[in-house]
Amino acid sequence: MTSAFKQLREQFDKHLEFSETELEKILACFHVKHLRKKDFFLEAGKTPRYEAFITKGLVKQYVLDLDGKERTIYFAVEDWWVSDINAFLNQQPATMYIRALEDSELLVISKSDKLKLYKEVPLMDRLFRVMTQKSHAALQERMIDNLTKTADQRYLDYITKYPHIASRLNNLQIASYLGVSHEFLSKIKKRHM
Amino acid sequence: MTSAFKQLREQFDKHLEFSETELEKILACFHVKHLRKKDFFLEAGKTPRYEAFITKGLVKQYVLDLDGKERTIYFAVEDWWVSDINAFLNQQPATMYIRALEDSELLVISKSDKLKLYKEVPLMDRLFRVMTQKSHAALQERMIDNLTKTADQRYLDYITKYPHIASRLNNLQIASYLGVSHEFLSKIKKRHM
DNA sequence: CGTCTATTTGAATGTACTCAAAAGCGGTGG
DNA sequence: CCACCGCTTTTGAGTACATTCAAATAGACG
Repeated sequence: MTSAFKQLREQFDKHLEFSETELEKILACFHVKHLRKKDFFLEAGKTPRYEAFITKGLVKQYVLDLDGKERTIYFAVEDWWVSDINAFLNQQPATMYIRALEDSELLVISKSDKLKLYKEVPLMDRLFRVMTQKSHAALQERMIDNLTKTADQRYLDYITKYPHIASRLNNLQIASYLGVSHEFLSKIKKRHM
Repeated sequence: MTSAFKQLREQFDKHLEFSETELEKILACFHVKHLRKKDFFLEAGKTPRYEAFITKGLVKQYVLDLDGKERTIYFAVEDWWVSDINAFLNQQPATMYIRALEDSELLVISKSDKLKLYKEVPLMDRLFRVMTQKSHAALQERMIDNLTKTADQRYLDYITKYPHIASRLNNLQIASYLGVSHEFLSKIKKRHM
């Protein structure tokens, strides 16, 4: 088994105890996809064929605002999942972009294979219930931060909470995540040196 | 069966096909709770004992920012679920408030009863996986709106998308949802008359 | 009717933005 | 090796949007 699949397997083991046959059946539905820096995993308007687990690299999930500027929803690194959940679920055109900021390696699964797993492996429902609950909780926290904190605090919190991600990003990327202009971010950083 | 339980049952039927015995087992874990206008269902700092399905009324889920001002996460009406998902899941002190804006009726379930159901009714995992996926998608949409739209548009979108909720709210409430001062909301409304 | 709450309006303020320009930094090719 | 190019970061000036504060008006409820 390649290192990528081992990583995914460990992710599953972290949540639930699957039998060997179940795990094999699950892993068989994933396949490796490589992205070069700047490659798109998903573009707005296209219907997403896959949902992905990241085994290497860094990708950014973002939308475009009315002025055409990128607003980052989040950065995902090793062991994170990415997808336009709505578009993938309903097999509709995506509203967002997913793009590699570094050369990356993903394990992807199609909608039909996922449905097959839900049918054939009962514990899948529980696995994805638990994982979805966690990402829902994380998203809610992000939204609350946006609602209650100043840009300065969001900046400090982000580099404290995700130093391993922040260090791989430049100001342009971080600014688009925090929802401020990169010029303003530069001034924020100066205030906290 | 009271109307409240019938409503919850219909909610379940909308998602999945449960057997009669399963439904009975599930419904038996819920009980009715009434809230008067201004009553709290949950307060920050307290560990939530229940998660709730709303059968009547209108509740607001919100947090306090650093200045002590209320920032609304969302308003929930009939057929919506409310809880501080993180706090309920991990049985930790809540970070948010849930409060009735109208006299309301809820069906509540405790964490232990929910765990019991996950153990005894296999389809529960699927039910809550599907429901959590949907609310996750809705939350993501809300966040994208906040990131990409101006206050004017968010206002117009909200009253268009949720006219049945907006009409039950005053400006103070809507402003706290949109993330603007109520004075400014008043000026927004004037612009669009 | 009177009181309390909600809404509107205006003036002054502040926060973050845009635009423009300069400085820094890294990589590439001559 | 260094000169140049593209990209990032910093800085400043002027501006726009939204806020705060204060006061007047309107509405709702007992």
